[in-house]
Amino acid sequence: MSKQELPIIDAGVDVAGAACCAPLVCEPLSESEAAELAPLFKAIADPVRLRLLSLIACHEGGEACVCDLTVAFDLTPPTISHHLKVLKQAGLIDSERRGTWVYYWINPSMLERLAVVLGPRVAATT
Amino acid sequence: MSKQELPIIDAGVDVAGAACCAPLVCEPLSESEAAELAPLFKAIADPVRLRLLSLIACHEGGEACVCDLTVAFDLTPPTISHHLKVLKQAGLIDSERRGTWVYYWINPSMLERLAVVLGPRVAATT
DNA sequence: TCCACACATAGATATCTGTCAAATTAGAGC
DNA sequence: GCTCTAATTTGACAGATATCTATGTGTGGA
Repeated sequence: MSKQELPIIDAGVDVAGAACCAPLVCEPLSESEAAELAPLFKAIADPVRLRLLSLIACHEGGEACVCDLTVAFDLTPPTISHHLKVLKQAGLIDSERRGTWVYYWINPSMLERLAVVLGPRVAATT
Repeated sequence: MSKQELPIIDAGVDVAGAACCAPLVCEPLSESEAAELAPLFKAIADPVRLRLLSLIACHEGGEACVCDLTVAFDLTPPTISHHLKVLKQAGLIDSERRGTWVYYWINPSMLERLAVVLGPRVAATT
């Protein structure tokens, strides 16, 4: 399951780590960058998966077992399982079996990567 | 076409404008928040639309006419038109006809909103 | 060994989505 | 008015996706 090593998209961030602007807005996304980012956005472009991601991230200890998640939805366990698989294949979450239960936790770097593409600066203008 | 006034999702940003963390990671997304965000992410969850957004944002003057965009893809005008419509209905871009041509520009606040949900802080840890 | 429980996979199905060709609308210039 | 060009709308269709039921796979306890 090493989905980790996607070539990080540089764009729009200088050496100091200070961002000039959202890469998306800085210079046109290449075809390959777009092809690589789209599946990530697609993975979170679903209300159930957005909530799953959020539930997992906010759960005590930064991880949650499937049973914790299933009860939060009006969906059957296989459906939840399906959505978790989609998130995992995108690299947004990871999992491990511990005894009877399977635990999931998020991969923050992937989330951050998406955030940076859209706009790396803090919402300071409010 | 007033798609503007979606109730901004507060979450995770204190009064000073400094963000404590990504709302998604701060506290569980409500069902309605998720239902509202998912279509936005869905709109950008396509390689063509990602590039369209980027091309528009980066184009001189911050706007581009459809003819500028169409030539950048191996797709027919109706297909480009379809994708632009999806982006516009999501509120991510707006448009105006000026003479023969139709110009599109992005709505930065919508992009920022998505960025904030995923992670409001700058990618400082690199 | 056997059963109960947690979760995943497989298969089926209805719906959504991306694409194109054809037809339509809207301006500009003659 | 007529015609050319720009862009959108419509209709059709193949492929993807979300969901369910039924079945399979691990794990722990009696």
